[in-house]
Amino acid sequence: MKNIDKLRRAGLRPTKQRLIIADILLDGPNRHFTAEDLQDEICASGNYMSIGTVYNCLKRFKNSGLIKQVEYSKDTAIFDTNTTFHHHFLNEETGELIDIENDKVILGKLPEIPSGFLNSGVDIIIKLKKHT
Amino acid sequence: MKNIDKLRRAGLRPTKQRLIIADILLDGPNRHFTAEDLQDEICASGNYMSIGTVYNCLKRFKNSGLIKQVEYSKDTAIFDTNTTFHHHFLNEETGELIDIENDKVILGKLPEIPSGFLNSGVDIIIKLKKHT
DNA sequence: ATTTTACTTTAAAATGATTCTAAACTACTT
DNA sequence: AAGTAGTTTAGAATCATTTTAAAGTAAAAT
Ligand SMILES: [Mn+2]
Ligand SMILES: [Mn+2]
Ligand SMILES: [Zn+2]
Ligand SMILES: [Zn+2]
Repeated sequence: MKNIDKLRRAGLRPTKQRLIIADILLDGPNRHFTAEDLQDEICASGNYMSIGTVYNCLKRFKNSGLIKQVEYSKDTAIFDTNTTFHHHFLNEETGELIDIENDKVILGKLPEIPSGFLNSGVDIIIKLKKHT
Repeated sequence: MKNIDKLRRAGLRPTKQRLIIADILLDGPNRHFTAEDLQDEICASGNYMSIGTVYNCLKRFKNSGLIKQVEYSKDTAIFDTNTTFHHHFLNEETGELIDIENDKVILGKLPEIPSGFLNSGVDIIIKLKKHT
C-alpha cells in the first residue's frame, strides 16, 4: 500500500512532513529510534524538519497505531516500527534493543492478578551483557 | 542492625543527611518512590535537605546496593527499597507499582540468547487496568 | 587534641529532552 | 475561490536531573 494511503487510513492528514517520515519509517525493516535519530535521517534524505514537528508526528503516528514506543528508557524516548506485540533484548552496554517475537516466550506461571484488575499486557526485557 | 552500620557496611560515610534518609527508607515496609516523594517525607519529618543532596544520596544508595531503581518510567526516576530480584505490576491509570516476588513467575520458554552475550537479568512488567 | 585531607552539602546555574505558544502556512470542505 | 480547521515553525518554556564551586564535616594523620 502507498504511504499516503497508510496515513489516510490512520486518520492522519497526509502532509509533506508526514509523508517524509512515513517514507523513512514504514518501508524497509523494523527499527528502534529516537526523535533525534529520525531528524538526522530526514536531513540525510535531503529534507528539513523542525524538531517540534518530528515530536508531533511521532506522537500522532503512535496514537494512530503506525508505530509504538518502547516503555523502557529513562532519558530519551525510543520509538519502534514493530507494532506487533513483542518483547526485547537490551544490550546494557550500548542500549541497543533487539526484538523478541511473542511466540519465542512462554510464561509458565503468572502471579495472581490483584482483584478488581485485569492483565492488560506483559512486557519482558532480557538484559544482555557480553559473554566473558 | 542500626542504620549507621548499614551505611558503614555499604561503604558510605554516615553523614547527618544520609542517616535521615536511611531512617526513612531502610526501616519499615518496602516502597517505590521518587526523589521528590523522599524530599517531601524529609520535610514531613521536620528536617530539610536540598534536592541536589537527595539525588546524590539516592545515587550513592543505589550504587552501594541499599536501594534499586525501577527501569520502567520515562519522566521521573522511581526508586525501590526492595533490593531482591523481583518484578512489577504497573497500574496504568495511576502509575502505582506493586512488587511481584520472583518465585511467583516462571518463564517456560526463553528465546535463544544472541551469541557472544549472556542473560544478565529479566525484567517483567504486567500492566493492569481496572476490571470493567 | 589539632591539623590535614578527602568527601559532602548547598544554592544556584546549566543541561537536555520534550512541550507549548502564537503566527504563518496548507489541506480539505463548501 | 473562499472559508475552516488542522499543521508547521522558531523560539520560549518546562521539568527532571546534573554540574559548579564555595562552605562545611567526617575520618585520617600528626
Ligand atoms: Mn542530530
Ligand atoms: Mn515537593
Ligand atoms: Zn521492538
Ligand atoms: Zn519493586
